[in-house]
Amino acid sequence: MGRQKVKLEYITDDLKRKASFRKRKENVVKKTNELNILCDVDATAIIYSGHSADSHPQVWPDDGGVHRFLNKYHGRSVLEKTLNQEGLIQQRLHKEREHLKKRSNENKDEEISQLMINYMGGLMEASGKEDDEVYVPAPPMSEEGLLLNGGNENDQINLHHHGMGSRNWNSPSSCWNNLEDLEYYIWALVHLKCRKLFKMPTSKMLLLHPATRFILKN
Amino acid sequence: MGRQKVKLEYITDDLKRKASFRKRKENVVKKTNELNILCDVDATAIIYSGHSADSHPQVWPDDGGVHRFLNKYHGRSVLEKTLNQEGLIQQRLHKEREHLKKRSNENKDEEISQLMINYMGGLMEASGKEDDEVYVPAPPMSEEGLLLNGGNENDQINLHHHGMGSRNWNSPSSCWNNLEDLEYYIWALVHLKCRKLFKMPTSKMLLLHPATRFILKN
DNA sequence: GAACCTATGATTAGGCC
DNA sequence: TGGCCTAATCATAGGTT
Repeated sequence: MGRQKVKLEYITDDLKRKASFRKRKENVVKKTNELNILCDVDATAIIYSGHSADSHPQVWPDDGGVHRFLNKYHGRSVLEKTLNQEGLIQQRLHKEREHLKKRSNENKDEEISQLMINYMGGLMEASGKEDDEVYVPAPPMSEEGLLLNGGNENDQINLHHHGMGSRNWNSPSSCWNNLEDLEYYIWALVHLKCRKLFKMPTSKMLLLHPATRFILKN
Repeated sequence: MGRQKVKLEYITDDLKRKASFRKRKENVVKKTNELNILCDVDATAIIYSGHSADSHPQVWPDDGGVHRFLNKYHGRSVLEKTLNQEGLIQQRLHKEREHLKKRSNENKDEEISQLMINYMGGLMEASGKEDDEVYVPAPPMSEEGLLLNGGNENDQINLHHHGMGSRNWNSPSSCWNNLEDLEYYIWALVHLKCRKLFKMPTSKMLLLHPATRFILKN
């Protein structure tokens, strides 16, 4: 699609790949948006990029982990096989499981379902929105929010929000303006939590939703 | 993009819209897949369609609900405004909140976080996979899974899975083969749960992930 | 990197079956 | 509905700035 036809395979040239990514990403979003409008469906594109393999790959269980992780996206379950062979994950998982169960039993852990309740409460307490633009504020740094990505200083959430105006980011109320963005946020938390339990590196994350302009970047 | 240029607005003609949808959906998926391969990122297209407005619109708080719901996707927060005006949602939300809190207190409600633990356990107990194909089994019909969409007989989950071979669908173990699909499934549950709390109609749902071939259809 | 340019390949609207 | 066709529009690889 251009001066030359390109084969459908990984672009090894760093500059070319990044350039291509920028152009194509923009268009996937555009097309997704067109689907939304033309056909009145809810279509969303979620694109992860920048798995931090360039600078300092955060890997587990070893420095080859990032590579195996990437392989997984191409349809091979190298990672799982390796992990099963090593038998390491069972140990880790058991440990995590016990930890979580303990917290559950101590009744300190309603976690996601409680988050949902809180945020949906916030959603409905929101007021005074413009008519034709729905911005989604960053989630407040609740105790749970910090907890989910707190253990590792390389795992901090950075929230980028556009055109937010002056809102109170630390209040759980007046936060969510529609159902979908709440869902996406919860999904993001689940994502981070899963990664943490698996000791996976957390990649840069773009949540692209044409209706909301909500970018959660990690 | 064709014989005529079309304006970026809802296609009212039913046949034209559906034809356009078919073609464009296919291409969004294709483009998403190209991004995955060419640029080595994890890109996913999630497309909802068929909000059952044609046959019997399940709406809340009234028959105009579907329309307001759709408006929301076009950038207007008509739904929220209406709901705030009517003050109905606060009542419903309060009720739901109390209900959920009660269940939490009764310690019957670890819900999603417990689901995560169970399923991640299942993930790691999976064994004997082929090398270059990762299929994602349907989730077992756990109590929680049924609970999340049980209240309404029009809200049943139908799971379509391809090339699964003979696996035990009713066992929570040997179920999830990779982190992402687990996330998507949980996200789907969250989605359904949110919708139920909001009394939203549940639309047909396609989870499109080129690396996994996992289709959760509702 | 980003913003622009252009030749060329890819998509798609409107047909038809 | 779903496939095939073709003219018209759009996307983008490879440049340049």
